[in-house]
Amino acid sequence: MNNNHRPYSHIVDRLRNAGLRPTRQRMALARILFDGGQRHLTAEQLHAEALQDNVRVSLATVYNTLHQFTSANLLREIVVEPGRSYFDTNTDEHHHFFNETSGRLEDIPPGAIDVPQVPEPSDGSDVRRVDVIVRTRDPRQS
Amino acid sequence: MNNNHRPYSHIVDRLRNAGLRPTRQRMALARILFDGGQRHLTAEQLHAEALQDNVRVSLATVYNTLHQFTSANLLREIVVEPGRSYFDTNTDEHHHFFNETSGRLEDIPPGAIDVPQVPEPSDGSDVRRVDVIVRTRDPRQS
DNA sequence: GTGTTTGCAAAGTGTTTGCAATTTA
DNA sequence: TAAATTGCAAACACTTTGCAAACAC
Repeated sequence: MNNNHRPYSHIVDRLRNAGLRPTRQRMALARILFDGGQRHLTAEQLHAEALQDNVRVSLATVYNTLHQFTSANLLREIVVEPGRSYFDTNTDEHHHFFNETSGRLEDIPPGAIDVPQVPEPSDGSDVRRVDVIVRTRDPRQS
Repeated sequence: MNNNHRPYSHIVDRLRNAGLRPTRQRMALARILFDGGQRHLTAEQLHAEALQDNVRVSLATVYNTLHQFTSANLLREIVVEPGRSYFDTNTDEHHHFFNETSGRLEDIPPGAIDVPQVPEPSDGSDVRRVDVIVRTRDPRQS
């Protein structure tokens, strides 16, 4: 499916509102991230998709862009494995399944989980957010 | 405090039960991990403590040992930040505060949190465990 | 003695950085 | 044209690996 025919003014606006110039690279990455529904991507995956779409972007720019988007609250960073970050296009409060066999991260539908009531930290720090990760594995084949 | 005067037969037993030879390095690391109450350590931190105790161990051996202990269910690996693993000496089901300012990981006292009821994964995989991480930050100084 | 474990150094992975060249407004 | 952004390559932090030497039983 080729999406390169729309004006994408909504994406331009979104970037502008975040104080980011709508450059070719940022536009392309934003399209991939935000114009296809819910996504959970690593930097490498996003880079690969951009190249497939014939958008020339460097990996370094992908990383920079992901962090800029995260700071601007367009993305949320999720850590489930050492040495790899996922970026989630859903910035609302919600939780995740992480399938350790496939490495796939999925949203838990809102309302499908009892969001825990958490106690106050004893060290005086402020709660920023609560992450619930349900770790799963494919059944053994044996 | 110097603990090097006890026989540590309980630690020897623990290693033997896990099918691990009680070598000098493993004994020293096990003492640090298990003889001082609840701990949340990174490989680097454990390595540094061992060196402070005048135990010569290489970082590679610390990593190997942490993974062997984790496989043997003597430790549990916790991922809260990209590029860094914590190992928790408490292998019971429990949850964590993670202070993003200090990088300190703390147990949430059992009973202090409403453990969430989670839905079934839609992909047929089996739930292995549920991690709840309460991310906190020190209040701003401004 | 034999098999296990260790330590070193090298390699690996994902991520970040410095800086000149390019692009945007 | 002034400031922001990009791409490259080098640097980074953490972790894993290969293999000879040292150790446990």
